[in-house]
Amino acid sequence: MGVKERRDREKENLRQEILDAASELFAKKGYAHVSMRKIAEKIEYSPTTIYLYFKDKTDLLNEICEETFGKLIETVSLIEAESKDEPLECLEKGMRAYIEFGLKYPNHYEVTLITPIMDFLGKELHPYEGSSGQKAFEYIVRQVAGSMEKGQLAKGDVAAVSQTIWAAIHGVTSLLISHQDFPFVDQKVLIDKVIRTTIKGLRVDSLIEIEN
Amino acid sequence: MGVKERRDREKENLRQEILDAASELFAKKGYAHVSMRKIAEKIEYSPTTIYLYFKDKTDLLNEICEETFGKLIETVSLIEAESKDEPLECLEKGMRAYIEFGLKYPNHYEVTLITPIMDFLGKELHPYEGSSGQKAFEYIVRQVAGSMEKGQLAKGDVAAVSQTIWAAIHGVTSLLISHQDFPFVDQKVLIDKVIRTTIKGLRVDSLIEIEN
DNA sequence: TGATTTCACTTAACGCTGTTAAGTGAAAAA
DNA sequence: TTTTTCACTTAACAGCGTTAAGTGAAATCA
Repeated sequence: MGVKERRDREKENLRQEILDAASELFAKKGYAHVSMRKIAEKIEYSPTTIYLYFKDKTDLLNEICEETFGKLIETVSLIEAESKDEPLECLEKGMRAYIEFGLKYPNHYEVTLITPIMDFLGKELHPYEGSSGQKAFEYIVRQVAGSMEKGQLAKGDVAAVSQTIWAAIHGVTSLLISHQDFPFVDQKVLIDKVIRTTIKGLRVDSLIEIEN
Repeated sequence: MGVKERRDREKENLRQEILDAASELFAKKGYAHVSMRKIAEKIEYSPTTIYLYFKDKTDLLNEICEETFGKLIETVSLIEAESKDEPLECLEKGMRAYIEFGLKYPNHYEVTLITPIMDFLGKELHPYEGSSGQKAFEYIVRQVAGSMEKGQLAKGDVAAVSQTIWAAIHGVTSLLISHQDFPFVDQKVLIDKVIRTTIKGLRVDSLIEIEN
């Protein structure tokens, strides 16, 4: 009765083959320029076969992006493990890791974090609950809360502060990805400036606190 | 010999009619969901007529967005006129105006500032030189330079600081537009936090200065 | 006035796209 | 050996942006 097992294995293999082919094309050309037919051609199956494994194109893309975003989670988890009890340090390193991740996988970043709304209007967009995106954001929340407790960041609304940080790193990342023609200052300089400015802006520096 | 004049006028009218129809559909449905055929249907002409007035779909969209972005320029120009010699105040108000503009015209903002790269890969994307986008950015540069001169912002690379500010306001704007499902804190609170954090992060803190 | 030219606009078509319904044929089960 | 299962394919639909060729009324010229 090993037949079913073998068939399941074969199905899983093909599924992964589709995922890999799509991921490669997608990373190279960008979402808009990868058609279902081109993915099918690459794996040497008919286009409709893909629909036996994925509901539609956005479903396929979602799975690819979740897979890739897993790497970001791994990276920040590592940071957290290495610098336990240094939440502000974790925060800064995490911010840097996030931006570098975006620049390393610009197409994945684009689809999951830059574009998601209007192109998929009406469709239920990829659920936030349980997504890698959520885990990444929760990482920020955790470090912010920790930094406040240790008196390194000014106490306040943890959610608001976390979202402010997200806005900053998403801002610089998406700008660098989407506006490659713009005459940006040196990338490292800009990234550094954004991170430092944000943290300084949220920091409690005792002298100013006294003044207010 | 008023024939040519009348014909020119008629052409200009139709051109504007196309622009208006496209702008309305576009603001309502978003770029991806507005086809040339639907625009044509709205104005009761054949789809190909549009190509007699605009090179292609991106050209048409560009003109619409430039038109809309003109309003942002007007707004910040007004701010500048009212608060001359208060560059930091201009900067803050300008940041707020930028974000509010984005939220008011999310589809225009999306096309010109969120998506522009990958969908138009290969094509010469709308030129930055002379665009409303450039004028808006130059406004920031001007206020930053002024604020540094007046000793309100820490002296440094004007371009880097301006781009940092852009990253912050673009970050929060695009996040609010593209992730409407995300449980953001109150919009006004978040916008305020981003603006304050950024400015505080770039400010020269007088007490520390005095202390030294 | 009648013939000619101009030109704004349309028709038809190309080659794409995502997606679905119906059909096929080999392997597994009976 | 017959029947059933089911992974996969073929064919098609309805849409897309865009282009080449064609049409017909208005303006110009004779």
